[in-house]
Amino acid sequence: MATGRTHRPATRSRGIPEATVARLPLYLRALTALSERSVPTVSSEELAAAAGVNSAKLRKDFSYLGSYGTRGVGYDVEYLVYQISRELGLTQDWPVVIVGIGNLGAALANYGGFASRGFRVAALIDADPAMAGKPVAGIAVQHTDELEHIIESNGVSIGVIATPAGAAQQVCDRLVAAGVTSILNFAPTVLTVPDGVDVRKVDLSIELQILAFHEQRKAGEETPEGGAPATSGRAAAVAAAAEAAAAADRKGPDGDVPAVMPA
Amino acid sequence: MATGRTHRPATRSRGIPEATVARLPLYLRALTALSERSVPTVSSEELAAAAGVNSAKLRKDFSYLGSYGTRGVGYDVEYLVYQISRELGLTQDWPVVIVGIGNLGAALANYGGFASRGFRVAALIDADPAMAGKPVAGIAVQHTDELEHIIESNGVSIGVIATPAGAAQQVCDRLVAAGVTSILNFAPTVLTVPDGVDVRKVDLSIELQILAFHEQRKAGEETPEGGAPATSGRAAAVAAAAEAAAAADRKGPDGDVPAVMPA
DNA sequence: ATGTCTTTGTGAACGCGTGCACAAAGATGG
DNA sequence: CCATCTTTGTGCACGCGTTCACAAAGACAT
Repeated sequence: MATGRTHRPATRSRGIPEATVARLPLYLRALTALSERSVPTVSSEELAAAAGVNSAKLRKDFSYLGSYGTRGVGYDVEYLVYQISRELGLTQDWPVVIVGIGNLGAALANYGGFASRGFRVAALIDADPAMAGKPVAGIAVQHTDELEHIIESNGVSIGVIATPAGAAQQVCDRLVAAGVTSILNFAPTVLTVPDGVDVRKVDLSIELQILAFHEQRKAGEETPEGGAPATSGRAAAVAAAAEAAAAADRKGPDGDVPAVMPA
Repeated sequence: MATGRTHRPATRSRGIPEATVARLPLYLRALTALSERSVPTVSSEELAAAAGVNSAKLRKDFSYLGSYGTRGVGYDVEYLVYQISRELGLTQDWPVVIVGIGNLGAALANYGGFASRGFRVAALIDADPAMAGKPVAGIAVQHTDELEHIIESNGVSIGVIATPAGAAQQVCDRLVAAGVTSILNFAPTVLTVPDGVDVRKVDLSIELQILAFHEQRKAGEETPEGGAPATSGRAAAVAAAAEAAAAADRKGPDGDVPAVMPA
């Protein structure tokens, strides 16, 4: 997962463990898909399968929210969608600013999943004066000078940083000073923030390196002496995969696009 | 962090805990920055600060790799860079394919951090026939029909999925069947893969929802009765932040750009 | 050579998260 | 109203990851 929380040791927020909070959006997505298919109830077993988790874990997760299920029947889909949405704070609108409108920033701005989940792009901010006024995803880019003004007048509490690494900390400091208390960081840097501010980072490079580690391990496992790796292991994987691929008919839950509008 | 591993319970890969593996890229980045500044050695304390972790944790992490430090002195930067690179499998080149060249796919293709870390974009693949042949980031986009051929002839073992959610599982199945054993998934779907295949997901929507949860909690904490939240809490945060911002002079480690070339 | 001072490497304790397995709850049918 | 069957909610145990705290190792000065 390209995610990684930063500071803030635990989160007994109200007894809800951090690990559970991280899974709630997953459940919500699966439930939304069921809701769209007008499915009235689901068992923990079914929902767990859809979300790709253990059913016992799911039940325990829900138990932190309260007893919303009916024994012998399962969970009411609509009710659960509401409860989770409320718990995650998605019943209100969250204005978000994106700083750094490069390729990634623009891609994020175009992300359709924002509005559908209660997030609204309040502003796009870039340091390049040439970008100012240019429309991206239907919103005019504003210059960094306006940052504080934008944050304060819109009551923005969530900021997305998509700048180069060199500018990230500075942007972060300005966001925080202006009142932002949650930051999603796409820049490959460790951000330092005061207590009370949450930072989550998304780092492509780190994700790839973790995959490379496991990939190397797999290759080395079945090729004892050093030779051309990633070949002997491959044949076996392909065989196992062919069968799995053939059995894969289930279609994607919803028509959602990834973190960005694909062509 | 916007990351999340999927199956594969533990990873005693060779005794190296999964949590440690996930931090190695972080250390590597900090070390690379030190190396560029020609710093010969670092103490665990200094390096830990740069990587944003606890120094005891860092030492324990390194202890899994072997005893590469010198008591009373610290760690040799160059040597450590080499050891971590080797452990992560970055001494070899990893060809990568990106499937789904929409806004995000294109942004990823433009990501400069690929090559610098041992990853090479072997091909860009999209289902839209109109995209075929069109150059993105200097590479001609190829049609999905070529997928199996590309994977096999280039020996690709890592695939990046940036398609809409509806197409993700199908693309995943084809990648796996063709020999890919590591997948980085940007589509908002749970992917089902056979054993032996690693999946990591990056999900903007989930990250934002997690932030929203904490944001809501912060707002509710200091505003007992329901009213206009996220306002009283803000003032305190701003005050605390101003001081922190003023004390922030350290410049970004390297000139790396985020998951994409910014304008 | 010896003593001091710094910094590593790790034993041990603790806490969180996971998964098993089962009792309790409630629906459903007779 | 009772029996049966399904599915939830959770007590418990286990394992991983984190952190503390300190002994051992080595550099460095005298």
